[in-house]
Amino acid sequence: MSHNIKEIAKLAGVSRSTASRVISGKGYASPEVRERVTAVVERLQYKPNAVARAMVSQRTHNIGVIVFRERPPIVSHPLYGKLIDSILTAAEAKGYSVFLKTDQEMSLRSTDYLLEQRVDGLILISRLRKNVIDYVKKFRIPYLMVNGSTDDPEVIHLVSDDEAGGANAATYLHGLGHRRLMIIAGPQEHRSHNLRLAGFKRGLEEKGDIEKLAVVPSPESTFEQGYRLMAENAEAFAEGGFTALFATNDMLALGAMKLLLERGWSIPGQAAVIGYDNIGLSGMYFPALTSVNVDLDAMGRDSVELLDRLIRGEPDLSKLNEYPSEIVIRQST
Amino acid sequence: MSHNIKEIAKLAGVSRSTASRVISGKGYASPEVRERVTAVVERLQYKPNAVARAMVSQRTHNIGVIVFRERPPIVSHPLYGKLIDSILTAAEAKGYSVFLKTDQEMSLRSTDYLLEQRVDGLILISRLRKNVIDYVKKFRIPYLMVNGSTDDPEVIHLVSDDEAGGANAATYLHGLGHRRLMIIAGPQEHRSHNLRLAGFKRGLEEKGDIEKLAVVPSPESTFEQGYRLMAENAEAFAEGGFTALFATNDMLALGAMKLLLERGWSIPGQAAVIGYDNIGLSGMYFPALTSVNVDLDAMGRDSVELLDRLIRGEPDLSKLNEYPSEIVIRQST
DNA sequence: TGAACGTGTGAGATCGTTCCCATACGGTTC
DNA sequence: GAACCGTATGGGAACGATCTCACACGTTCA
Repeated sequence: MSHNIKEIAKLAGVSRSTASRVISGKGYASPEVRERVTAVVERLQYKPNAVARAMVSQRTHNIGVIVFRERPPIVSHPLYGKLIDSILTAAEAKGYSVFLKTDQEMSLRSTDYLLEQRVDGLILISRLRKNVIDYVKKFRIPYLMVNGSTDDPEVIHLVSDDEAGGANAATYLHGLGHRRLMIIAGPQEHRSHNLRLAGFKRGLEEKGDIEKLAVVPSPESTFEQGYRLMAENAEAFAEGGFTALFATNDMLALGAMKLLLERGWSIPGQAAVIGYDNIGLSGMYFPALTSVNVDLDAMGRDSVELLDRLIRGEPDLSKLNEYPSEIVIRQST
Repeated sequence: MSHNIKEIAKLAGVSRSTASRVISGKGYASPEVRERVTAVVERLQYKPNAVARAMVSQRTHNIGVIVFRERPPIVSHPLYGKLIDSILTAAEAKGYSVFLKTDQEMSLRSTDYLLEQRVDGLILISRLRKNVIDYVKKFRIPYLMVNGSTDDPEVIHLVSDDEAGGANAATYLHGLGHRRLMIIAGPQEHRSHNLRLAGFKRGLEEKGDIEKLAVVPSPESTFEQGYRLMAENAEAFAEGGFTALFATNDMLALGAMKLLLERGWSIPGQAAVIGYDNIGLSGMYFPALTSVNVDLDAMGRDSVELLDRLIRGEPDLSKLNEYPSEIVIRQST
């Protein structure tokens, strides 16, 4: 059962104040008293009540993580899962416990919950509407955004350098000799898909000798959508003499690749494929997918680091934190 | 900033008690007063302090979820990610917030943290040592175990019916005409791998006309391990005239399958492959992997449901909750 | 007329800690 | 021997809510 410090104090024959001093480790206490108190603590397996502590210290040492996404998978999404793994590890190391929430309706409910819990800070993941940011701002709670987009220069956010990554992919494919390329471009209202496409185009334009470029827009960024779109465009791909395919994320790339494989195409022989995100799955596929890596480990780690600084009131934190995107070359190119 | 109920009361011209009655919605309050108070609450965007509430009510409405695993991926593991997604959704619906913790050292630290937070209950995921269970027991906190093993009949736990699933897989392969089979068997100290193997063997024995059966033990249950073991046993597989491969989880199966594909084997033509877990990846692979499904959605949902009942003090909850394992037939068989 | 009841409100204690302050004691220092 | 120090301890208020109880009013009914 749960004891309280009063019982501990009584059994150790001291006052609450003294017991508190021993247990929290600050303030005077003689060796004998210290010993007596710790013995009782040990014997009763006493756990100090963090709720009461938070009450007086006005700090909970908890942070909230909210993932905004329309549909599951949420935590089981390969990208967010990895990010959350990294956040949890970093939070643990800094002494924070994490409330994890998902929000499918882009509502303020999860946020409200966490505000009521008086978390010390908030990490907002993925795309979220402006109203959420405005709302959070009002409460003057430390917060930051990971993998989302905003035009608000005040908001601390962490993103991968998608434009450069897209350009890298283009340069790489061009270097392999590809001059006829098709792009499957995920939802353009998403910052990352938008920039990856723009970067890829820029990379190609800088080369100048591209023979053919087709952009297939995709309203979603799922495996199924990649598969479907490739099915619809397989003939055009063959007839147009395309030799390479870039998709703005791995799911789309894998879906497209699976269709090509089912139709008997050899990859990378007849078509090279490159994706983006470098999700775990990509390395396991056959052929393993070449992909632009996003450093989710660093992003997770740094988001906790930055939030902690914010909580501790450090000034002048960098608002925009971009992470380099490097190509991981595998079997599909 | 954060206001408190005293300020609200003052601004509304009532006492704390009355404000509390209006805000929490229980107890008498005249329409005018009710109106005045809610207006102030609205204007100041007042959020009741859950910490203080927990203090007096002795209930936090928080639950703790701990995933015990030696190594990452943890949340990003396809199995646990899905389970956690399901738990989060169910918890939200029941008004619980979730503390998510991972524990790589099979230690008591995460547990201690959550006990200090005075969570209402605990969901323990994956394999955990006996000492953890014994420890948790001492604190008389509602808890249950998902996807772990225990010989303690007192512990409420939720698992998939791995023995039956293994047998199903065997029956299914036998039905397709396979008489020479190889098994890649993951760590036998894991309940699930152990039972899947046992079930599979039983399934075959019941048929009686098996010509050849080889069991390749695997110390780990990773993709890389499956790949490596298949590399070591590819010749034996060919020479032995094996026609089917069963692995005790999808990761092993996919690793093995990838090696076979790289060596030019046709699947399912020359070798049928079947895995276990039905992780998202399996359906996306080419050829898509036939796999025994584990109903993680139901397990997540029910774990919250059961924990909630436990918290509310309902008696006579079923200790052992087994979930049926059904085969999802795809391209690899 | 007054007892009983329904409605509405506020004062005070309480939950489990921490922290400020008062106090006490033995030893230096002037 | 008075003043001061460092060490050691305990009393009481505070954190922000809820909850029990007391009380005050107006209505109804015997």
